[in-house]
Amino acid sequence: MDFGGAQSVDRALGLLALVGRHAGRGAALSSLVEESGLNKPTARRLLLALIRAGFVEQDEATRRYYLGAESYVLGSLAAPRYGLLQFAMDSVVRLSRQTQDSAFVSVRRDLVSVCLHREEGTYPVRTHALQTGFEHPLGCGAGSLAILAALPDAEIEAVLEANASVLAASYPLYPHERIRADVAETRAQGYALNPGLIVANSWGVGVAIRDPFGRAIGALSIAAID
Amino acid sequence: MDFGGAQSVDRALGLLALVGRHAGRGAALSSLVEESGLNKPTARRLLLALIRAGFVEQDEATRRYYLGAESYVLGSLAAPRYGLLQFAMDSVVRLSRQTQDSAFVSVRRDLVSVCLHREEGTYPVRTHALQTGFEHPLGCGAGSLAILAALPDAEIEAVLEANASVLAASYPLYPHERIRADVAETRAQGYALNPGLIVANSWGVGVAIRDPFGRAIGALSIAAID
DNA sequence: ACGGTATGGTCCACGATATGGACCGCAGCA
DNA sequence: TGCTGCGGTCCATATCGTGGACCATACCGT
Repeated sequence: MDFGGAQSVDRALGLLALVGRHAGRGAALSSLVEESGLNKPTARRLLLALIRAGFVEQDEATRRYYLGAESYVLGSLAAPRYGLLQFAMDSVVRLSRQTQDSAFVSVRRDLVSVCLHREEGTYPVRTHALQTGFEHPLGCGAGSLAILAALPDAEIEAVLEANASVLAASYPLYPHERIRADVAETRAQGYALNPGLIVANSWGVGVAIRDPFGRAIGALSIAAID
Repeated sequence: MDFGGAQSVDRALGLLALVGRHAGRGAALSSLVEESGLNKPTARRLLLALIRAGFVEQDEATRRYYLGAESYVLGSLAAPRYGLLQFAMDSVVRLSRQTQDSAFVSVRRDLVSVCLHREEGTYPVRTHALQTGFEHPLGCGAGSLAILAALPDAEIEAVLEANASVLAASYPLYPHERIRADVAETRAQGYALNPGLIVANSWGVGVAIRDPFGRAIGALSIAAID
């Protein structure tokens, strides 16, 4: 199989995504080393490259790594292409206020959906199954399922196929059969329902967000207990 | 001189930033090759790596390169750290409406300031000196000058020093002396004024945006003719 | 004070890896 | 049908990244 070379670039970009997940509190070198599977010198070297390019910053005092200005710039430049999600952001805030539950915006990225924004609910008992930056294979979770169900059948099968090993390894509750059934149900109902599968008692409801050509680019979902 | 290795990562990230600049209409391989100074196979290989990681997408039909979903995700994850700029976005819209001129949000990135957002004015004669994604050395342009003037003196000198070669090569109208004088004037006035230096007859006014610790992270500016 | 340890950071010989000139295939055009 | 411009790919060469070993510092508990 030809991956096209540039392996260090792959690692660097993986590292960048990893720093993104830790965006809030910053990432320690050791965590990055552990989670990326790289070794320390390599991780450090790649981080230095990311810092040189402005995508990552390092706090002088704490030595922790954060996303840099260039990451923000890039996101802003990409925003026009994903602009619909901005409207979703507003909806999610309203939704959260009205229902008192937490609400989320997710976006599709290849084979997974990533949580872009979590709007905290006011209801005292809250699920924390989904947090900003978390990702799940398409079909696992309300928003993720909504996105999958909006794809053409052929693409669904391709996605399931490509995700087979991850699903088998980390999502034992989601055999292909079950996902296919969920997709059918979602299409029939018009919305996706996740009846507490990933975390017990934590339900979710999601709908897809489509671009002007009808392709699903993301989803909007809410989560609640009971 | 030790740059810490990882040169291909540097090139890849440069390429990514370059694709970002072309975000609107997409970037052709040949333009990227030309503007990056890389050769074709290398550029292509690095682009494939960026595509694998989801930072770049390629239109199947036109073969042009665009920013991908991961870029957007990253920007969203970085947003909390640069959240003040979101308020600036809103201000810029109001400002533009009220004055009928174009208004801008810029952000500092190391030695340069980058235009993050351009809010189009309604006045028929408009300057297009500054567009989304464009960057200038700190001190060149209203917003850029506002940011520079907000830095401590020692850092200003360091920035000027580091920018010396670029300034000499591409900004002949901005000798260090002139920038230092502009900084003094900006501090005295409280706002930065750019009297049509980069483009004749195109004036600009800018103010810095500071984070809670008082550090300048960006600027807000407007541009007009006459 | 002082071993023990967890963490961030660096060095450098080795060999895997990226490089880029040359090449292919395809449109569009005269 | 030959020419030009463009996107994309091949592969021998030598450059560049790799990672085990190492150092420095901070923070424990005794």
